[in-house]
Parts: sequence; C-alpha cells; structure tokens
Amino acid sequence: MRVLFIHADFIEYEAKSKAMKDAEEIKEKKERYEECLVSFISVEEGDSSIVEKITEEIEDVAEKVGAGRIVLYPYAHLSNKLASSEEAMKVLNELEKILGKKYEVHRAPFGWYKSFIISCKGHPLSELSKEIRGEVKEEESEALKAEKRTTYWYIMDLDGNLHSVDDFDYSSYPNLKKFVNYEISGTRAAKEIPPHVKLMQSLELSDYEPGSDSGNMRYYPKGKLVKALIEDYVENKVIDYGAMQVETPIMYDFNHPSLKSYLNRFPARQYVVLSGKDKYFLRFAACFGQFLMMHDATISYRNLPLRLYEMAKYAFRREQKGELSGLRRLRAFTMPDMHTLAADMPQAMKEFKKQYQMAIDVLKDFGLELGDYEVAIRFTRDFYEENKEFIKELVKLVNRPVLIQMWDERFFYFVLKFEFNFVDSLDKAAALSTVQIDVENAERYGITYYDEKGEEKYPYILHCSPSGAVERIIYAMLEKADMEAKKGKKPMLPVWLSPTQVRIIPVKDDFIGCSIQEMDFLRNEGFRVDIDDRDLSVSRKIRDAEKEWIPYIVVIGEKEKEKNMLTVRIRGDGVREMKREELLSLLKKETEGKPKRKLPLPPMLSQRPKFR
RNA sequence: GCCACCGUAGCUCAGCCGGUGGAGCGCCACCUUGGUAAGGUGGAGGUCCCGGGUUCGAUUCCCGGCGGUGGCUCCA
Repeated sequence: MRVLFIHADFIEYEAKSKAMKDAEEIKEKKERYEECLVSFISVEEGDSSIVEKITEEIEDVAEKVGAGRIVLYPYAHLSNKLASSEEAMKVLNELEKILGKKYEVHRAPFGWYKSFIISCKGHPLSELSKEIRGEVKEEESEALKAEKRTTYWYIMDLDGNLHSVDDFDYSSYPNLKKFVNYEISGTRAAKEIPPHVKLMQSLELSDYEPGSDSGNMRYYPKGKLVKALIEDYVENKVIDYGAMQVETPIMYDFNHPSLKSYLNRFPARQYVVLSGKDKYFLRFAACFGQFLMMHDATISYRNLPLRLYEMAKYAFRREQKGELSGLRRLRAFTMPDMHTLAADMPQAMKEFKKQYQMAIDVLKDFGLELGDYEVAIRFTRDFYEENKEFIKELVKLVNRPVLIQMWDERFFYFVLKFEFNFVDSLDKAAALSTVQIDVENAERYGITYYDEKGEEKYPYILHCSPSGAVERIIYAMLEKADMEAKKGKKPMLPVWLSPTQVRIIPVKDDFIGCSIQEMDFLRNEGFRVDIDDRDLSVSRKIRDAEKEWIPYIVVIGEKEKEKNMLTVRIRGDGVREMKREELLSLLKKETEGKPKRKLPLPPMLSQRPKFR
C-alpha cells in the first residue's frame, strides 16, 4: 500500500463521473471536512493480508499530527501494481471500520473521477508519504518463528556426544561460551567503537566515505594492497583446488522468474537500481550469475564435481543502518564465492569436507588459528540421523567442541552448513568461512547434468566462501592484533600482508644512496621496501615505522657501510646484525607460497601524502 | 525502523554558566645532520554541521532538521 498523508485545514471533493463500471453507488456527490488527516491511498496487491499493519501506520500518523478526523481517499495514481478493485474496496472498507473505532472516519467514493480542493497545513509533518509492505516480511517472520520453535542447540564434544548448551562445561572454552551467547541470546556489548575501526584508520588502510551510502568504504593505498593480496591469495587457493574463475554482472532483473523466487528466500534487503523504466537489484552474492551460467551449460557426470568461482566485488546487502560496523558489517563488501555441483550426496559430502579443511588452511595463512574462531555446524535432523559419523569427523578435524544447530524441518535451502566465527573483544561474533550443501536451487534454476545412463538429473550445489568476506578478514586480523597488543605483544599483520615489509632508515642524507642499493636488492626479489628520507631524527623515524607495524626496520649508517652488514630491528624480536642475504632469506621464509604485490606508494617517505 | 551519544582546524579533542575560539599531532619555513619509539623555533590554517527561536548579541541556551557512531531489532 502507498499512502500520501496531508494534514489539512479542510478538504472538499465532488464525484464527477464513474471511472469504472463497478464504481460504488453513492448518495452524496459532494463533501467537505474540516481539520482532518487526508490519506490518499493506493491499495496494492496483497494488502488485504496486512490491513492490521496498515491501520497501525495510519493511526501512528494521526497521533503524531494530532488529528481526530481521518478522510480515506482512494487514489490509484501512487502505484503501478494496484490491487484488483474488489480487493481495494475490501481493504478500504476494513480500514474504515477498524479506524472508525477510534476516529471519525470518512471515505471518498471509490471508482469515481473526483475534483477536490485541499488546504494543507504546511507544518513539517503535514505532508508525508508511506509505503506499507507486509507480504515478504510477514512470510519471513512466520518462517523465523517456525525456525525458533523447532531449532535445537547443542555442543558437540570431541567424542561426538551432544550436550545441552546450558550444561556444557565451558571453562576451557571461554570464547565458545561467548559465541553461544551471541548466537542464542544476543549480547549486551559495551558501548565502544570497535578497536579495528581506529586501527584501519590510523594504519591508513580504509575509512568511511561520507560521499557514499553508509557501509561503503574507501580504501587507501595500503588498504587496497592488503585487500588485493587477500583476494590474490584466495583466488590462487581455489584455482589450485580446481575451480574455474568466472565473472558475472553485479545487477539483475527483479522480474527474472528464478531470481524472483530466490530473492524471497533471502530476507536481506537489496539495493535497487532504477534504469529508465527497468528495475534491477544489486547482487548480494555471486550465486545468481553462476547459477544462470550453470543453467546454460551442458554438463556430464564426468565434469563433476564442477566448481565455479568468482570474487564478488562487490556483494551488496542493504543492512539496517544501525547494524553497520566498521569492516565487520558493510553494505558493499568483497566476497569470494565458489559453487560446486556434486552428482549426489556422497560426492557433496566429500567436497564439503575438503572445503572445510581448505577453510581451516586459509584462515591459518591469515594468522587466524583454530581457537581464534569458533565453529558452528548446522543441519536438519534427517541429515544428522543419516550422517552422524560424518559430523563427528568434522568436529575431530578442528579438535575442539562445536556449536550445533539442528532443525526438525528444512527452512533454508541447505541441509548442512558450517561457519567459522570470529569472536571479538566486544564479544561480537562474525562469520568468516562457510560452506553449505544446497538441495533446492538446482531445481529452481534448472541446473542439470547427464548421468552415466544419459538421464538428466539435478545436482547438489555447495556454496563456499573459503575465507568469508575480504573486509571481514581484515577486521578479524586487526581485532586479533589489538587483543595481542592488550596482552603486551606487538601487534602486526602477517609479513606477506604488511604494506611495507622493510623500512630502511638512513642515519643521515649521505646514506640515502646506499639505502637505495639495499632497497633495490630486496625489491628485485619482489619485496616491498621503502626509505625514510625525511629530515627527522633516527629515533623519530623508528617510532613512525613501529607505529606502522613494519616487520623489519633497517638502519644504515657508517657502521653498516664499513662492515657491509645490516642492522635489522625485527618486530617484537629486538635488533640483530645480519648480511643482506640473511634478511632476504628471512623474508622469503615468512612469505613462502604467498602472493606478492608491489609497494603501492612512493618508496621515498618524503614523497607521500598523509591520507589521515 | 527504535533508543542513546556525538558534530569546533586536515586528524584527535579541549573550551565558551551568551560578548565571533584553543591545544597536541599533521602541514609549511628556518635551525639542527641525527644511531633504535617523539630535536628546536616560527608560521599558515576555522561558515564552531544546517535552519529557525530567545537575546542588544548565539559556536555556547531552546526547537527542528541533517550527518556520524554505538546499542536494540535483524543478520540467508
């Protein structure tokens, strides 16, 4: 329903002629009402099921402007998806009846061309429009209610026994306790800005962008580099795993039949793009493009498991404003998204387990070990009854108790799912890696393969994000670094992700020349090196380098030149003298097997602007 | 969407119980040529978020907006 409210000194209207055959019969053609809230109403499809909600909204407005008299004025011109005239009449009559209990209500005739004169009061609330929608929301909350009724929570221990979440002994697993609280009851976090927000700003990684919508961040050169390296890393990982990288559009037609029904399964709000007369939504994952591609492909059982992968940049979810938080929860984010077609459940489970292991490995390379995150495994009761041993094996692989959520019935499109959840210092949990076994969408999208007998079949689809959103990885790394700093450790990023890996500090200008030589030596090996050539004291330059979390700081002066050695300050590990080759092999060791990218900033610090 | 807090220099913030504003950092200049977490001096830089009200006078008080953040609801 769409409503335009005008708080009026008076409205006067006159029914002129019938606009349709089944216009209602009327006695009085002309009416005038003083001091009233005029509600111009377009009844839309499905409104008859949300009359209650509509009355609440209208009452809300009437109360705000202090109106005791309401004029309901059928007005078809606010919407392009009008309800049938029968439904519209029904809704209007009901509104009149319900509102009539509290207010003096008048209704202008339905189905007539009318002339009217209105005098709007002109105060701030005197003009107001509302779109009242309930259809999707109602369905969703029903589903949610049902989910809550039939959801069971457990902790599974290493022997595969299920414990009630209330009775489990969490003394060795404080973070699991926090995670369980967060999942089941929600937490009251302290009123604080999350530590990673200050870090992302002070390290010049990323920042809020006031010129965009909330939750759309800007990334400074260092942040862009870290992000790009994470993306490179995940991309390499899934390609090694056997995925085929593709690229798909970021916006889709609202009215595409498969997408439409899938959208209804996803309650999150979308960004809508209006282009001419057409309406599109921005993708919230890479599912659509990949599914549509798979739909058109000719697939043999020999091709399975078949894996498509895309770095969804961006995925858009129009989260509620108050829910946005730094890099933890965004409206535009970067998500590696892989979909695997599996012939049958055994193959799907085999893939699931491999991807589970891959996720563990991936997080480890970002410095997030088992114990830095909590594991949740969710499934339907049927799946569990048939595959108890499989679940136990998953728990053994992480070697720690796991939160279990079980549903009597399947509410979502999957029968099995896991996530790795990072628990931060404010006791908030955020999902990182996840894999799901989808039993619904192959059919919805018409994705099929031909089996050994040449018969066309629906495969299972695994959704996998091996790392979770790239921004969330940065969030988790920064939050973890902050926790370590609070324990007295020096916070840092893994060396392969450090924007500057080696900072060279010449003791005075005379040594800039040989600093450049040292820089070039390491740079030719693919490392990111810069030189602090600013006119500042050595200790000041050290301080700045430490504040940037630079893993290796090299001071070059007379001593070094004479002895042909480097004095290297290793982050968190004191100062050591070494040959340049030794530093090189340290760097190689720290970054082995990881992607490399060039320094995204001028190597001379005097050339750099401050972004903050 | 609801609630709370905040909005003053590029950044972090102080201040004004009403008389058109400060600090530190950063930036610029000069001095200093340095040895492992801040060398010194000086300078430039402001629509005190916007609109209205009260007042002789509002950055300050009041009302209303807008923006930001945090919490709640929500989170496939």
